Amino acid sequence: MNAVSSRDDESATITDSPEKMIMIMSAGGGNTTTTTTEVQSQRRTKLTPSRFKGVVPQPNGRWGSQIYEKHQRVWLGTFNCEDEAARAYDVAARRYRGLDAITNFKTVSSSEEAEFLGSHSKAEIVDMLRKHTYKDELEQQISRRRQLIIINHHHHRIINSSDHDDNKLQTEVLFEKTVTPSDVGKLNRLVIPKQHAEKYFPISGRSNKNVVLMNLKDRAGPGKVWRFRYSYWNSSQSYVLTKGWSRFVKEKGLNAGDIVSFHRSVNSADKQLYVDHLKIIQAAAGVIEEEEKARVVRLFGVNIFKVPSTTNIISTNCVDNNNNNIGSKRKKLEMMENIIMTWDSTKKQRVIDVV
DNA sequence: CCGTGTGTTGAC
DNA sequence: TCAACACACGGG
Repeated sequence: MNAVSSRDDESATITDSPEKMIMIMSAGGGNTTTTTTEVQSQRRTKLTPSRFKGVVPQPNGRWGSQIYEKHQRVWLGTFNCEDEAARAYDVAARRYRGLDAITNFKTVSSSEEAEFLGSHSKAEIVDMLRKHTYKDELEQQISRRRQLIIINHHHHRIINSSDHDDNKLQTEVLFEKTVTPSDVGKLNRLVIPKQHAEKYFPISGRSNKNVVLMNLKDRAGPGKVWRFRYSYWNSSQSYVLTKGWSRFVKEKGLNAGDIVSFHRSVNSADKQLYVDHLKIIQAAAGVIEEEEKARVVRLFGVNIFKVPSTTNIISTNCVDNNNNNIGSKRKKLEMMENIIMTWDSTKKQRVIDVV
């Protein structure tokens, strides 16, 4: 009759398996005759094959998601909705087989999602899928990036604000660097990104002349001049500020993640150079305070609206075939917690991620 | 006890 | 590679 027939013998021999007993009991209540084919047909109602790739039905009406790699199945978790499971497979497929992998939905993953996938291991992605946190984490990354942009804009306003206020100091930003832990650590040096160093602080290419003394006016403090030893390290092939830098770090109280900026006077003929800095923690707090709740609410709103719409946890999208209700109460609670967590961790990671 | 997800088999 | 099927087993 079908491919299952070969297994009929087996299932017949196992007559007393508890599962079959249950099946017989439930069926026997209404029907007096309980044949093997009937048991099979009942099983078949429970296990409606999925129309989606990588999706398998579960006995309880939910849907499993799986992908194969190297002759081995990678389990991606179980889901209430068939399409939810299908999307999980899609994510895994793009991570395991590339962005152009065959998927269930055409949904062109955004460039941000592409980068997100690329920056996480397969195990991490699978973990997120199984825990149903993939969307959340993706949104978090995007949200964090937005925070960085906001801070940077704010930062530039701080730096440039005095340009408009007083005509005494007309400067332009040459470049800036978010200082690394080693920039503010015991090494007593600041690495100048090569591209900026060679563009704005060129050292004469000859071997013996790879050291120079730089005078930088303090753009924050009036009159103060910082003197740095600026050189090229052949060993690491990098441009660095050495002597004098640790004093700057100490006096300004720089921490990893803070921003150091280099400027040049616009009008004066001597093209005076300036150095400035920005404490990121304070700046971040300033953004929150300054823009008050409007900004916060809007960001919060992003999370609120985006998370539910893409996560079909709530009954809205997920009504179809299997009628099996869902413990949506608990899910909602989880989601609220997730949102709060998202916001919380955003606030903290913002600082960390600047590095 | 229930549901998950693994063991396994056989198609493609 | 992939999914159908059965059920061992681990968490609640």
